[in-house]
Amino acid sequence: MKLSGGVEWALHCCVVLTTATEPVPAARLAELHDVSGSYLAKQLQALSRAGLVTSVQGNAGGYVLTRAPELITILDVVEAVDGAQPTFVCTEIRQRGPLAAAQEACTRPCPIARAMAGADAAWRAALQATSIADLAGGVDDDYGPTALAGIRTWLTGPDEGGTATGERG
Amino acid sequence: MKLSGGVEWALHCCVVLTTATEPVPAARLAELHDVSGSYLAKQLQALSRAGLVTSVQGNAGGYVLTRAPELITILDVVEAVDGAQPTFVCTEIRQRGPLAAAQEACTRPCPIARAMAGADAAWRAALQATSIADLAGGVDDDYGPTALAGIRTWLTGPDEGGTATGERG
DNA sequence: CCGAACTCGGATAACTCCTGTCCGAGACAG
DNA sequence: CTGTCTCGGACAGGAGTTATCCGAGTTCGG
Repeated sequence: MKLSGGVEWALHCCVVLTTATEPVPAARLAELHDVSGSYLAKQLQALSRAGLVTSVQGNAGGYVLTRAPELITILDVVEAVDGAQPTFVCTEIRQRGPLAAAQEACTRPCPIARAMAGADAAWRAALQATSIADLAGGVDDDYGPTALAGIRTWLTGPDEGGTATGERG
Repeated sequence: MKLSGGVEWALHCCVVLTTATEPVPAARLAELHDVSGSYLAKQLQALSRAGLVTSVQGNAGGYVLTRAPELITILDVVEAVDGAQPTFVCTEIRQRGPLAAAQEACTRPCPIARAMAGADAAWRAALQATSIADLAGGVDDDYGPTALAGIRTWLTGPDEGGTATGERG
């Protein structure tokens, strides 16, 4: 029951993208987070397929949020990256074995499936209650507006460093 | 983000065990649910390690619930089988990269981790709100008391069928 | 008291999914 | 029109889960 690791990267990228008005390449986001650019690209592709970000190709290309940050919930990102399948899938074992329940009596999910579905709904409701804008606001509350402003500046800073940056790989 | 499949089996087994007063072997539970006995044994071992059931060896051995069904929650079973690790693990990528946050400012989890932890807590709270006794009661509500009574009868029925049962595997 | 059957428990393979990487197609800028 | 940069999908490696088996321990019957 562990969430895919790429979800964290995707969420951070979405928060970062709130500060940017121009497209941001995947490589730049990977450098900012110090993670594998090749793998991060996969997560961004998932976001693109889900319609959360728009991909712009070409020289000044990259990714841009398609909607206002207040209209993108954490649930959207989670489902885009990790898939929208429910946490619990009932295999209807009550209809199997020597004492299988009659199929006519199985129009409703079994109590176990109902309880698990309720918990799943609670989880998703909590994820849907928080938007990317809320996350960005939380960063401002914790670190002050200078943090996101610095990221915005760094994103626009085009070719700073070059070989002088501390590449340790 | 899919829950381990054995969780469903374990939950059904716990509900079945509420009807039994004597130890029930894993093979009997597997036959009742028409699932792999070898694999079901692993889930029951997990329940045993978590202290939810007691294992009795020997000729009339098997598994018995250690506590009253009202005192065993779905969360207990889920954590016993699937592990108690949280759904989201923050890798602290905010402390990485060229704009890494100062470590002194990272005493609190980042907003993303906070939101995910809140959703995780909501999920676990929902799972903890339902007990095995509630599930058994739900079965009674849906199918009437004859269902669980029939299971109890079948469990006590020692060697019914033999080769005459419809074994299709 | 001894033997046998039955039970759980852990150690052992096969498989699926996630993690990580690469190269090609397409598009904007010059 | 060419070049460079970008995304997009196709390709290996590894961890975790799924499924299975056999051995250690215990109780019942003779």
